[in-house]
Amino acid sequence: MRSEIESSGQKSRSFIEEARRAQIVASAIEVIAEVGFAQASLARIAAHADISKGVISYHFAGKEELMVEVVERTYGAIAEHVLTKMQGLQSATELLRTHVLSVAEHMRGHRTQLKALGEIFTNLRTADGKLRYGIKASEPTYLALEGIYRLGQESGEFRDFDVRVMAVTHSSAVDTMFAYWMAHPGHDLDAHARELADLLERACVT
Amino acid sequence: MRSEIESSGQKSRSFIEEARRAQIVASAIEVIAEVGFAQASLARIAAHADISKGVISYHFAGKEELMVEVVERTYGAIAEHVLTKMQGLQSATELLRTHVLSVAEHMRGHRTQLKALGEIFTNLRTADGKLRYGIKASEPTYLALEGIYRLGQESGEFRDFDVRVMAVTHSSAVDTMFAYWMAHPGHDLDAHARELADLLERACVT
Amino acid sequence: MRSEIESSGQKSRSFIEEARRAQIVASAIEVIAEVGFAQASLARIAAHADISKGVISYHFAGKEELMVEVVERTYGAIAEHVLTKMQGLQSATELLRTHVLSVAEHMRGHRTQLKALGEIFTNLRTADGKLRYGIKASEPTYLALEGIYRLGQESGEFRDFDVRVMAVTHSSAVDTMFAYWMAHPGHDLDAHARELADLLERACVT
Amino acid sequence: MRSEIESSGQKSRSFIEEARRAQIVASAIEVIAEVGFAQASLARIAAHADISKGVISYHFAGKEELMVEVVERTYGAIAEHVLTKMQGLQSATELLRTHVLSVAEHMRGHRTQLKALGEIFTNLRTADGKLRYGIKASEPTYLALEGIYRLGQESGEFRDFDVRVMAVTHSSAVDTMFAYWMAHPGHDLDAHARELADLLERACVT
DNA sequence: AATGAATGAGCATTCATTCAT
DNA sequence: AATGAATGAATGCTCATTCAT
Repeated sequence: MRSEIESSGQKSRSFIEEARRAQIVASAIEVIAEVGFAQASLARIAAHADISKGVISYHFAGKEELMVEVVERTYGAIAEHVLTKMQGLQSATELLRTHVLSVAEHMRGHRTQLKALGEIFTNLRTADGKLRYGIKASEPTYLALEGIYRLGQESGEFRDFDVRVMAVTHSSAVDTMFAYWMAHPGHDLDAHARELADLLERACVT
Repeated sequence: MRSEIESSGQKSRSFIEEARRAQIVASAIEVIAEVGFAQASLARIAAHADISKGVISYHFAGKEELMVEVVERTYGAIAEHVLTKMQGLQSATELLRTHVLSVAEHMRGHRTQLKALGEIFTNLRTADGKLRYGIKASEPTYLALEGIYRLGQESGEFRDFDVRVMAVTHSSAVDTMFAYWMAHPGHDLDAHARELADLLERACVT
Repeated sequence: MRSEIESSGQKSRSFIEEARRAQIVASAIEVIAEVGFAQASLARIAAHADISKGVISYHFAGKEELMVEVVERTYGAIAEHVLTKMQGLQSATELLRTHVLSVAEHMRGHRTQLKALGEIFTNLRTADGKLRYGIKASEPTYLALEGIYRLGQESGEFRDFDVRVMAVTHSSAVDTMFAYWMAHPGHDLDAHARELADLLERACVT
Repeated sequence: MRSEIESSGQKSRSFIEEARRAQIVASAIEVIAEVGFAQASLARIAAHADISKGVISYHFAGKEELMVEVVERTYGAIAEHVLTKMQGLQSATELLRTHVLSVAEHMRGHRTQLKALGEIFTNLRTADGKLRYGIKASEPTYLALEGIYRLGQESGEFRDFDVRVMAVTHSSAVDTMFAYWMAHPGHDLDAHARELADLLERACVT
């Protein structure tokens, strides 16, 4: 999804620098996932990583930069996984099912990361007090899903419906599947994903 | 939904006391909705209500008690509205559509309250660091929705599916409808609700 | 010089509030005078006053507000003293001598305050990094002194010279008299003031 | 003024070492002049010189040593210029005028250096919290100026007055001429210097 | 000779809570 | 019933200095 080269003006980082950043990001993810965004202070993140507070300040310009990096790494990973799975598929039905199932598949191995991602999405604010990633940050996802649904309508697979509502619902259903699974660890995530895929498919077909 | 009598061990409150609590709750709702949970300090809530910070501490045992009261009042109101609308309906299809439409109806007149409610749901934590209202707080809603879907299955209106997944998806779709409308004020909430009701109905019928 | 009423939008303060502010200002003056502006942290000022750090934050919006209050109180006091002494005088020579002598007189009883005032003048910066009170803050003083020198030129007491250079030199000579006396406590301040008055007068008369 | 040999216990430095020190000193001067002493962190000075922070620590025992070197180089330059100009002059009047005029002349080409010098003079403190260069650091200047004024008194050019007050006033007037010019870049520095020389001369002559 | 990395003390500020009045 | 005052812990951040490489 996102290559180092595309990214704006990044200085090349030394191996050690990169390792430290990765370590700090990992610690941040764990702490945020465990105690929530609001309690995830730099002090706590540093203590969890067994490093001094100053190290974080040394490697990141500020808390915001660290959080943004968490988002980029985490979100990049899921997007990469899902897009790979969807590559080459033709029918809208297949695409929609694959999206749901592959996201679930990714979730199984990345609970902590996705928990942290959600925390940051709903809490990180810019200096002017507005959410850094509000629901508007989901726009790319909505557009992608709309593409799938519109494709199905054009091919005749799907009935006529509001693709925006469908996309928003689809997206939230997937997110909530994750949240529900997090809260109920014994829950069968794959079964849930299959049920959800059925549900969405049935809602669309003529 | 919630009567004074049910509530645990509440001493009866004087009229003045009740008025003050209501005033403070109202101020809290407005502040939380405007600046978000994390920035909604007691100082800010007090200033918004044009009272001294101490008043809040006097009337509420702590910030948590205030937040809980916000939730109870706000959540009680929506539940009351929706249950009234659903009363007397028989078919699962009618119940499911009415749920979606009446929630949307209520949303239109209670943006601020529901915004605050959402903020508290996703942010308020108990002393031990866990979310006070996690997704588990939705259990009563899930059970109620499951009841509707199971009813539809038993009556033959609906096909066979996992009612829990359906309920979770339904619930999250409604919540996200609200969030999307908050972020896009020009969005047609009622149309969205009708589309969503169609979508859910189609997903269920045989 | 500065009455409470002139000042912009000051809420009336309670007696206790005023007393605390005065105590904190006094502590700030002592600490700044002793350790210099840069080392005069709020923590140090609070400790010196034997109060908690939070008290300062409670009574002052920030460090800057405290520093500004120190300046206003200290500068107001000296201006009041000097203006009182000069009131009613007619001749430029008398005015100029009285200015020098009365400032010195005030200095003798207000060493610490004036030391602190100087520290703040040369160190306090606004958020954008510029000196809050640079040499440009001396403009009112320069204008007042220019008035005296111009008066002398118009009355024929004084020769023709650049009144701005004269005012700047006069002002700095008075300031440095203070600094020199601070560094050499045994120095005879009054004798210095008389010599300086002579010096300035001689420089002006025809 | 100051030769390498006089300086206490300096090991001879390699050419590279000397070049690096000079580069760092130059960077320090520019940063201090631009942002003020308090904001002139080693990090900032290093970044301005496009070198790593560690380089400064490598070449200087600490921040203080760097600052002292800035002072010595800067102060040495002005002293050298002024002394050269005064060399050979006989009359006290000539000496006094030449001092004022040649300092002004030097100022015109060394704004940044002198700004930095002033910042360090008024801010640099030793470990025990006292100003490293207080007004007492001006003692050599005072002594030199006293020499001129005493010469004038002995030769009969000048009236009888307190040479110390005269020297202190002279010195501060020159310093403030610089500060005023820095704050008002359009100000005519040479005219100011001539006026000041006139002023001082008139204050002295019988 | 040079550096990137790390440290830990110190900074101003915010905040929920306590308490005497 | 209400408040202004005070507290002290916590937060993100800066900085001079140290050190292994």
